[in-house]
Amino acid sequence: MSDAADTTDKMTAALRKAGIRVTRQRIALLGVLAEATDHPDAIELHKRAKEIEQSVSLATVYRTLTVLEEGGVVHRHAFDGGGARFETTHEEHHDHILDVDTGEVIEFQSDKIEQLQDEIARELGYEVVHHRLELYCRKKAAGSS
Amino acid sequence: MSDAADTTDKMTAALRKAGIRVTRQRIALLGVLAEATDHPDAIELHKRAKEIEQSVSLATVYRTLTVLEEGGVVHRHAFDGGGARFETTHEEHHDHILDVDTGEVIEFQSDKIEQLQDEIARELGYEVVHHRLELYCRKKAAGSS
DNA sequence: TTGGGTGCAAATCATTTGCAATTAT
DNA sequence: ATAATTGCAAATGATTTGCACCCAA
Repeated sequence: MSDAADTTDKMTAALRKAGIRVTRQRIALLGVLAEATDHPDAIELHKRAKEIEQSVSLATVYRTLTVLEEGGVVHRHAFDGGGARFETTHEEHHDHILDVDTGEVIEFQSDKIEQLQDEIARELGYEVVHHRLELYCRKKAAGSS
Repeated sequence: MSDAADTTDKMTAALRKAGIRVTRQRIALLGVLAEATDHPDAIELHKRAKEIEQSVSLATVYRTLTVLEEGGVVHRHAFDGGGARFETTHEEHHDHILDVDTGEVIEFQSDKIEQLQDEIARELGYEVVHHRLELYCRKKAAGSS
């Protein structure tokens, strides 16, 4: 199991990966990002980071998120409504289901869909640089057909 | 072929469908929307509408787009970067390819992908209310494999 | 006539940026 | 030492809204 020291090491590694200085504010934000499983927006990340390091400003949260994104450490999502939401980059690529009632985010992955996307683009003379697939869903009623 | 009178009739019909009054400004905006094939944003629609009816304000463009959307007359898209872009609602549902170099929008449709989306959602206990699929693409070089 | 619609300017919201002070290296 | 980073406040950019006047039904 990883203790506080290990975690800080990871943060530091991620920051060095992004080629930027290790500051108190950035450590706090990275800690929050690492723990988050709910794709929070900048305001929420700021709120959580301040609990760890009171001196973090919202401007720094935005600035850091931008460099972390450029460094491939986090992914930025622009779901319907509200501002951008973030998640740490992990293993495999995935798309998202958004519960329209609760706002909850579920990740999923479909090789078949990815293949079909490439096929469609190819037939039209294009190649896919990146894509965006979001399913806005509602939980099925227990007894519904 | 449809003449000016026919076109105005269509506009009026669309406005009545949305349950709102027929004004000079709305006729102008609808005319612009009907002619557009490039998914313009509000600023661009405003610019074009002013050429027909100088008195249209940007605020009215936004207000009208909102009611037209609620009335099912237009669709609003939030592609990456910049503001919302609009298109008149037409026949079949479709998704979009966006040329990352030119900003051009190409429409496509894939029953297979739609089916897969429904399957995936169902397996997770959800049903798709609506979705969003955008392929950000680049034109394939002529001689590339 | 009269309530919906309009232009204008001011207000929001999310995000960015200028600048002087701070701090990691 | 010194260039990167920060907080703060002001600036942006897209979109919305309050309000007094206007016009479609």
